[in-house]
Amino acid sequence: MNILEKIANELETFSKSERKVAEVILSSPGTVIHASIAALAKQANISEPTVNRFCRRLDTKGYPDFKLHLAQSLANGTPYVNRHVDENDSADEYTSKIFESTMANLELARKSLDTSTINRSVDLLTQANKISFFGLGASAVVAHDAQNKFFRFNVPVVYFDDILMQRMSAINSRQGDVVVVISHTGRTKALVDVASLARENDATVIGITTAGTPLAKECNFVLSVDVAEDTDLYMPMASRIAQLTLIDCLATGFTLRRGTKFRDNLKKVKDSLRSSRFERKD
Amino acid sequence: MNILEKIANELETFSKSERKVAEVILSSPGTVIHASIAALAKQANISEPTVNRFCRRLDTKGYPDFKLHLAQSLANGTPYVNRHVDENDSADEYTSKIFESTMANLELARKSLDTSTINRSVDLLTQANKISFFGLGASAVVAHDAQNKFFRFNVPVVYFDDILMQRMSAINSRQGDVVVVISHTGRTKALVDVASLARENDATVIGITTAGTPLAKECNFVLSVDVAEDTDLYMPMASRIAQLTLIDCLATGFTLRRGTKFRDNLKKVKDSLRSSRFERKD
DNA sequence: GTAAAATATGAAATTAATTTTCATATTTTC
DNA sequence: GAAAATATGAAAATTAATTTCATATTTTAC
Repeated sequence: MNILEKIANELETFSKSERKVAEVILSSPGTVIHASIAALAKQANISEPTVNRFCRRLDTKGYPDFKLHLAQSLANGTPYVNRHVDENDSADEYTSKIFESTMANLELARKSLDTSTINRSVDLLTQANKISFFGLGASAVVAHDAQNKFFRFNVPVVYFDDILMQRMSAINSRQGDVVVVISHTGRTKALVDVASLARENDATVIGITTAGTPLAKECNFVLSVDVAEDTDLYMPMASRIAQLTLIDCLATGFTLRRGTKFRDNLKKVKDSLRSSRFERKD
Repeated sequence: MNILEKIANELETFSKSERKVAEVILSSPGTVIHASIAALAKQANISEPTVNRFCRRLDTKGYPDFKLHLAQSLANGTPYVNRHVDENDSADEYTSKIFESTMANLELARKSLDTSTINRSVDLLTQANKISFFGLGASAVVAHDAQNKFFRFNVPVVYFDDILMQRMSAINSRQGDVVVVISHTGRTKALVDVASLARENDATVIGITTAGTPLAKECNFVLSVDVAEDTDLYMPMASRIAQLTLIDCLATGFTLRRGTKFRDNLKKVKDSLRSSRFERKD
């Protein structure tokens, strides 16, 4: 594992002084790799041996070895950790933190995804008579996006963010229909009902939700996407980005399954939009 | 440039002894990063000062600094890159590629973002009498998401994905209103018109679009988000993810600007959703 | 071809950095 | 509240890296 993530993860297990070092390192890892143990100790207001012990605790041979690991973490393309936005952050700071957290969470989500379920879901979607995407709140946005993508495939696709429409649609579903229900928490009662109704009417229900939730239990298939909780500002952030990226995977799988001719058709859809645009000069 | 490549390139310009060091390093760089200057000198059959001079010649501060660069070169094997999906990719492969491309593009987007414009936009949004988000197609999804977020702030916010509603709304806008127009291409005629109408009616127009496009020219402020073109499957993918993350930044900036009390209020909004949910057992 | 100049190299000395040891302070447990 | 466990830092010891300077090698000029 990336040593930066490791530091972020184990932050609570550190002692008071070690945490001081950890915070200095997390706040500017790029500076630390060029600092001596004395400089780092001074910056963290602790002694040099403490820095050394900190390094060893992280399973490195000592300070120079630690710097090597740190340098590798930074080069890895993933110095991304879920850093929390702070009261007094400048636009620069919170922007960086948000982008980095999003990337860190995408990495997490990727690791947690079960690609065989993705594959199975793509199977079902390509064979569906009708595809419905249901979500509420932030997940309605994901459903909206999914409709936008699948609409291009020239398959019957609907999306509702209205709970009554969703219920009516679920009740009218039948064998061969695929209903995709999206909810990060998986605990929205109304949506769990919709999933249940759809299943009673023999539709295949795919949940994009967290594993083990009430919604997950109502679904035939569950695409679970793990992200760190979005607690910062009481708004769903990383979760919906991960869900959207999953939608991209489903849509991509769909087009690949349908073969080359089908993709020519996609190009036509895109070209048809051209007349609504200003020409590019380059 | 990668220091390993640099060594390989400059091999001819080195002196006899330096070349010996270079060859040892090139043949097993992974060992070298854990070796002392003495060990490396011995392995190359030359003296320690020669190793040191070799390091300096490569524009590093000395041997330890050189090792740092070397470690980074080695780690560099897996940066997130925009890998394209291939005809015969398995679910596992295209999932990885899509997630990695998305992360690579977020990194790109972050670098291209001008945080002072974000800051200015947050200013305008916090002072707006009314906020409107307009987009079409994939950008409608982004506008939808923005509404969802800003709605929680208890400010007058609207979102339209219907071009006629957008026009009407733009015509009815006035000084003090902020209109956010979202379009990756920045070339959708209808939206450029909307931006123009809003501006004629004294609204402040913020564009989330690519710099230099017709839409960008109609806006008072442009938040430009660079991503690699989504050419794979003729669908917007990375661009909308980057735009959504930008929305997160704006929303975060908004809440920070509004202060602590305001965030308590956000928590209440979130708590109010609780009764619509199944309780968590843990 | 050879002497002078320039360059390259390494041994030893110096300097700098890291690690260990050990005494003291702080926290936890009973 | 005392004893044990743990954490911390000052100073010493060790280790590693760098500089200095003498010597060797190569290049240049005639």
